[in-house]
Amino acid sequence: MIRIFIADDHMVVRRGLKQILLEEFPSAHIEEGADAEILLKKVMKEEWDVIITDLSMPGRSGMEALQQIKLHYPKLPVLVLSGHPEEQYAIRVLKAGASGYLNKESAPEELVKAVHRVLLGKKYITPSIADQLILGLDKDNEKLPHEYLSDREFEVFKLISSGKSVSDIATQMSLSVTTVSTYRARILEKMNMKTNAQLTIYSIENKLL
Amino acid sequence: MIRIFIADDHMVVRRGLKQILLEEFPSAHIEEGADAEILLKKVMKEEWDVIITDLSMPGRSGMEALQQIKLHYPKLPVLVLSGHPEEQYAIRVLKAGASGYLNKESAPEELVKAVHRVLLGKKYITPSIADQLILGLDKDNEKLPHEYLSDREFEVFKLISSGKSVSDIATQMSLSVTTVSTYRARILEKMNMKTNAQLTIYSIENKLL
DNA sequence: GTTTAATGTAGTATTTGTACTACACAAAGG
DNA sequence: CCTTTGTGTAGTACAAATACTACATTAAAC
Repeated sequence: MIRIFIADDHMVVRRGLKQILLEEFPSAHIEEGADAEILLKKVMKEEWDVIITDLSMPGRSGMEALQQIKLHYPKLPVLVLSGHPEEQYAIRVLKAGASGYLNKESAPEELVKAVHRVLLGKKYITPSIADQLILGLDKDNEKLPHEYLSDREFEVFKLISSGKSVSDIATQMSLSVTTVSTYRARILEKMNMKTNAQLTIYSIENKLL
Repeated sequence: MIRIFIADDHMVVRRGLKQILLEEFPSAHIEEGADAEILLKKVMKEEWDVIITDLSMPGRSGMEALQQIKLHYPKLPVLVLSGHPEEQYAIRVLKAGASGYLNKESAPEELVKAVHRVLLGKKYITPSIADQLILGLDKDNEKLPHEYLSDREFEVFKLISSGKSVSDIATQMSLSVTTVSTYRARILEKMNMKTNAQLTIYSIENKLL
């Protein structure tokens, strides 16, 4: 009998997952919890074959939970489910030891396939994530994106993130507006982003702001 | 036989909702769609007893869909489901004609109760939202800055916060760029801010993003 | 029940920002 | 050594955004 634990703060999501899984594994024993706390407690106390967890949950995040689990039970497979289509986190999650990274939009079959693979002790990687992995192979991705910026770029990055206008920055740094704009373009390119807002959000998330 | 239409971009959520509803209304006819487009098409073409829709969906937002529906079928009850725990949007959504505002975290029983009430042509208001409504009644009870924004302003506010460009917003809302820019100016004025980045930061802090 | 303030909308003129291109110089790689 | 590659810098031509102004329509206040 397969024992699956589901952690997600949204009731409906838990229901949906359970439903999808039960259709494929009618005899599975499935339990659920609403946050990372419960997840960790359950993992410590009982034995499971697969953990399926959301990334964004109240309190301790899914990422932290994942790290905890991997620390104590490196062989317990964890499938991470994310609400955001962005595969930004995917690589980090996988590096942290997750057996797969899935999106909530993805088809149920995808989930089922992932669980099957994971039960065999294998990893489940979607094609789009595989692409990213290959792209990032030779780069050492210990580094955060902003760590690749040059000195000048980083300065401009901080100022733009905090909402300064390009012309203000130009004045402040005694540069031409176009120069600052060029830096901005290089920053966005290097960080693989498109808007200033993304920079702001990034800065907040990484406690740079 | 009850006819329910579910609109949500996350497959798992649709599954969960369907499951919960079928347990209570085994004979219900339930269909689903992944975005506002499909929702609107379905509403136009067929008859439904209840619509359950998410707020944040790709493309046209749930809010817009709600307004469209209410314009053409004022009596068709729409239950709005939101991923954000904060009831920030609740009041706006209800004002726009929704019959209820639910959170994805809420218990299935809550959803079921809501559907029951809504089928009777009544509104479903959770206690916490009721509180907010009462608070809003007498004067400006410590309202948050963004609550002073008008509907249009609020829409633009969200889009700007998330990093959309003024011209993109104009296209999306079928308005002139200058109009959107005017809204932006009014938003900044009302919220006593100066830059888009501040709006982004505010949105993150207040869990609107 | 009229005056006033708020809301939804846009045009014109101007300011601000960007893409593209360019170049010098330093560092790195072969 | 030479030759890429990365960095710091800016001009020109074009695109995007804004300030200001304006007006019709509601909603609110008196």
